[in-house]
Amino acid sequence: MTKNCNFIDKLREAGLRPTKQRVKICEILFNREKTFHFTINDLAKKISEDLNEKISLATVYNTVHAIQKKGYLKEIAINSDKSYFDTNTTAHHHFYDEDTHELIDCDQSNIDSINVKNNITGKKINSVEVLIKVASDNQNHN
Amino acid sequence: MTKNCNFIDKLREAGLRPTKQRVKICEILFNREKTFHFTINDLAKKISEDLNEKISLATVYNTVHAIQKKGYLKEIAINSDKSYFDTNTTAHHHFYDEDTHELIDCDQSNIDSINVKNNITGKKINSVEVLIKVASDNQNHN
DNA sequence: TTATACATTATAATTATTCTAAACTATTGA
DNA sequence: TCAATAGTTTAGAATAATTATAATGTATAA
Repeated sequence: MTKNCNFIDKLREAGLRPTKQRVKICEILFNREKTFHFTINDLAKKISEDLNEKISLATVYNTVHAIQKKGYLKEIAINSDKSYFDTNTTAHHHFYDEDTHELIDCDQSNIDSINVKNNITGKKINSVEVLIKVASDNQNHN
Repeated sequence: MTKNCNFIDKLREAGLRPTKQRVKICEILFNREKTFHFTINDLAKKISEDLNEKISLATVYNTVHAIQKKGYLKEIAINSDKSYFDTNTTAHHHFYDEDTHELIDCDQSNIDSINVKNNITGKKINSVEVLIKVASDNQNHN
């Protein structure tokens, strides 16, 4: 889902009815220069800051999952306690800052292409992603 | 924590009192040939199968976290809905079978060493891990 | 426009995990 | 050996993230 576009049409193309809640959420997610890494809670907070009318938490969940299923959002696993989503759906890796709990994109070009020599037999590879955990030099981390 | 050893001494060395619950959990986790990938729930189920007396769920959490803090278990992020732990604490990668939700070790030698060309300034890299998501060839996965 | 299928909502339910406070046990040292 | 104490276990309550429910509302097709 590209930025600065008509989300009513984009949603319809994706087979999702363009309700005002969905349009608003798309504007928040995709009308931006940089990739947005967020938890549902981050997004819900942003909605209530930006918006006069409120969107129910259930709708935020429903909408994010609907958009994700259509392939316009990617879920990323870092911790086990929260779901992170990423508006950048292209193949790319991540830095995870253990000090700030922030997720930062790591471009494909920053890491040479990864070759899995032996795959599990009978299975196909859906994705290969690298997570680089970083922390401040002067702190202790496990 | 090596296998086929006296866990009473091992626990004591790690600064953990060797209670019978901890010893039993160590036996289940470390008296095995192959790496064990598990969620707390998997482990709790295994305990209640193997054991006459039961161990409280809180104790399973406490013990796993205590052992993990001492560096004998590694936590792995895949989904956001559950915590997976790994008895293999050496640097290595993983396959994640999206059909069975199973985690499989991927040896370092199966992937050429990964060079992060540009790191975040002022941060040091704590770990670089690859997660390869696989699924049956004849099924749809996003 | 109206029927219908899909969405939204508040709230309840669920699940994984952590907290609490009382009962218990390993260890220390007299 | 035996109490003191510091650390541990436990059941059950509390919390947090997420999902289900069922009633109300809305977009769309006929």
